[in-house]
Amino acid sequence: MSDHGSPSCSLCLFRHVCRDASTADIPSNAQKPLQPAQVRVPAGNAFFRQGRPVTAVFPLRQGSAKQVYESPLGWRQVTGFSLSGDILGLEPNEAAAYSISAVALQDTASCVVAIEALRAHMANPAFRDSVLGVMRHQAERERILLVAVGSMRAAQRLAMLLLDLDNEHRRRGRADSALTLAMSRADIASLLGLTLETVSRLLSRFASVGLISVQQRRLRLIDRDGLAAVYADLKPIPQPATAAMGSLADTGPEPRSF
Amino acid sequence: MSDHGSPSCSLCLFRHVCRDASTADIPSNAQKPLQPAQVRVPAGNAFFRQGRPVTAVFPLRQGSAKQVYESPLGWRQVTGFSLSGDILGLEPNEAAAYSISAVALQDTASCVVAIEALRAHMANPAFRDSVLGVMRHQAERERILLVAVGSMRAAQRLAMLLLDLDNEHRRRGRADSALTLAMSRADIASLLGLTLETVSRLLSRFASVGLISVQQRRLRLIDRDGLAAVYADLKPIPQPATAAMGSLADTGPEPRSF
DNA sequence: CGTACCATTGAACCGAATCAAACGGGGTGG
DNA sequence: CCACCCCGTTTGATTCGGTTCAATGGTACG
Repeated sequence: MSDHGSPSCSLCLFRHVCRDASTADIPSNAQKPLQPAQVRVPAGNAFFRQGRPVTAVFPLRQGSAKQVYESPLGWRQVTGFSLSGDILGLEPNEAAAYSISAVALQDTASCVVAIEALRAHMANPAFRDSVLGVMRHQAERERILLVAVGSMRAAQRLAMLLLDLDNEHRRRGRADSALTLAMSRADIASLLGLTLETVSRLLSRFASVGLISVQQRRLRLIDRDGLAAVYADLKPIPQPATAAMGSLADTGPEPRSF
Repeated sequence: MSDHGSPSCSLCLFRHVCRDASTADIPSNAQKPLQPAQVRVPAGNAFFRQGRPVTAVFPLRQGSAKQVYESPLGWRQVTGFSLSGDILGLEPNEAAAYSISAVALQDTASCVVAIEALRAHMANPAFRDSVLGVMRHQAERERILLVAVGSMRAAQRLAMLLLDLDNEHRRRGRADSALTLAMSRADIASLLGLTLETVSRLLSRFASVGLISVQQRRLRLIDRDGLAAVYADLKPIPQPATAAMGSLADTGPEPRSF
């Protein structure tokens, strides 16, 4: 039932070991190809929940999801978003339980790869390396988020997210600058350690300065370099009331903290 | 040269596979015991630097260290502190390069376990599990930090750190409530996403309310439950000027964000 | 004894949170 | 088809926590 030509498969981590894979660069010790089951997870439902035993990983075929971490004291925070082609449930260090929950942001379809099958395929060195690489990349991302939340101002954090989302969007094919946010303002706020009002305000501000255009969840990046400048804190982003336009980057910012 | 009875060894991850280990519960497939070299790293110097190839891990014998992450844009942030008995340089997911730098907070002495030796011993299932467990624990810690920095107020974060430091201190033997901070206010501030002034002010405030006593880096926890209450945000901590004393916990706080 | 660094404390400012209200869009039921 | 409602979003006014700038104080070290 899995259409291997689908766009989400072309970037899938498992594409080389999946059923009837076109590429044949699998070493001699390759396992029998995966024949993943599939599931549909409606918007708002969880793929899996933090603390539950790891039973499978979920390559996202359509839709998107958020990762949510719930701390011992009950504080919840979104720790990341996943788009189609990403793998949900990959736990570093062979954890036996999911360290976070994954919740669908919209109606989604995903493959289901049993954890035993994954482990079996990990014997394949090339595949293993790519999986470990993905895990490392995720850890790196989380660390970048930590620094962002810990020592950057609100506008920077949001610019970072927008650029990141745009990158992922472009990595997945279409080169147009239009992207539709699957997540709510509250989700974005949680990820960035802000309030939803602040996120909304900043988006409006970005739009008013011509960096982007927003209408509800329809978003378009207009000035990527400008956003990058905001991210790097080169531009102080004019206040809504005072329209200070013209001077670009006056002060070398010198990273604070540490 | 390694005195196995030293206090820092008794909690060391490697104690069971280290030279002349007293406990003999090593399975049949055990490698030859470790005979780690040792190094001294003066205060302010690095054990290793982010991005450099992983050559060894460093079980801390004496002293303490901070982990520092430097983001692509040049923002630096302390991501954790390590005390004697901890292992520096354990990289999850078999990374080939250190993902952070480790810097000595004071003059330190540590073992040096070559990464090949570590890998060889990882064949021992029990040892392997304990190492992976430590890695998972570290990841968990970092996530807690992320949530703290992303959605808790300054006093909560600091209370969290103090309780954590105290826990580690007690796990290492002495039951007295006196601990000496090896890190500067700036380091603490960086870890918690604050400024050093705020950290200093909060410590004074904690002291004035009788939660702790501080004198420079000499610290003593007086009211652990009180600190825990601050951590859980049950108590709003009176402002320095207005001395509101008596009322404990009036509002159920309801975690924000998400 | 002097110097350098770290820590404390104060005053003013600013950014983001909070409280509150209005708006918009998408769905349902009349 | 339209009216209505619900939920997410936008926008405004105000408050407040934490930063920033600045000056003082303490401790260790040469």
